Amino acid sequence: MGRQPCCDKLGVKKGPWTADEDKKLVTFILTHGHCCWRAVPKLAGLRRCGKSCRLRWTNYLRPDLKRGLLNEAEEQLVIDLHARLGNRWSKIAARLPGRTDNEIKNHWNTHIKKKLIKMGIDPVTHEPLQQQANITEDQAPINSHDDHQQAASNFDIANVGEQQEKPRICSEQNYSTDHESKNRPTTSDDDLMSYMWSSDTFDLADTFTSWNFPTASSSEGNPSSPWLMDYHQGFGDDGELGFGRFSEGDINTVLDMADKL
DNA sequence: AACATCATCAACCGCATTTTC
DNA sequence: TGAAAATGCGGTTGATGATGT
Repeated sequence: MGRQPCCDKLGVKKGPWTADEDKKLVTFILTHGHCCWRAVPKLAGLRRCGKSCRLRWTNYLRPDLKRGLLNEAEEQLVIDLHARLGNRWSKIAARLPGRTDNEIKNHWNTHIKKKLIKMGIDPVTHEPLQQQANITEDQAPINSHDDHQQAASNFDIANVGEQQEKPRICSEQNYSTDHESKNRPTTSDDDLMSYMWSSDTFDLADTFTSWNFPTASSSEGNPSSPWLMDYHQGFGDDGELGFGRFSEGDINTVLDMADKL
């Protein structure tokens, strides 16, 4: 007996989401939450797969998303984290509030990769490309977590010579002082992540005030419809997060989420 | 102006992991 | 304890707009 598909493929709509679908999904989730993604499309009146709904919500509709390109500090943080974690985009995204794994992955592939290559840095190992060329094939590192950690420990990206653009933030300074480095757990991802979360690179206030949503005047990340602009502006523009349009329960849910950050 | 190529990013697919029974 | 279901993750694709010829 084989495993059933995640959803009934028949009658399931694919492709870009319409404004109406977005509205239905947002309204449903703000009212009911998403206890079970599989059930969401049915209950929300959408002809979509639960997976698709989850993706749309996490990557585009979530109220706490930042829009627009990553700034330099964020970009540098992504580089540092990638050196340590490899292509584990969700773990990297967890460290950047308001950013999604998909967004970071796309940004890495379209911008950062090229930037690093231009700087003479291998985007996979984070080692200088010339140094890489001297490594024989059987000695060459493979793309694994351990190699990223190794690369990160061997190579301080901020000290690359002759580069066209120097990263603004030293690889280590996001995480620790020397004292902290000694205590940094390195044996497992969970340890690493809990260490990372315990540091205070950003604070909640910063996270909250960064809830800026696309507006009619912004050139990037325009929502697909006017109602979505209203929805997003409602959170970000009135100085009180615009919670008035949602129920107290919704507000509490969002505040609880923020508390957990 | 028309076409080709490139760049970007939203969305999909399939596999892995976790949860439930 | 194992199978099935649900969810999460990362790689990839395809549509679209920008840029070059």
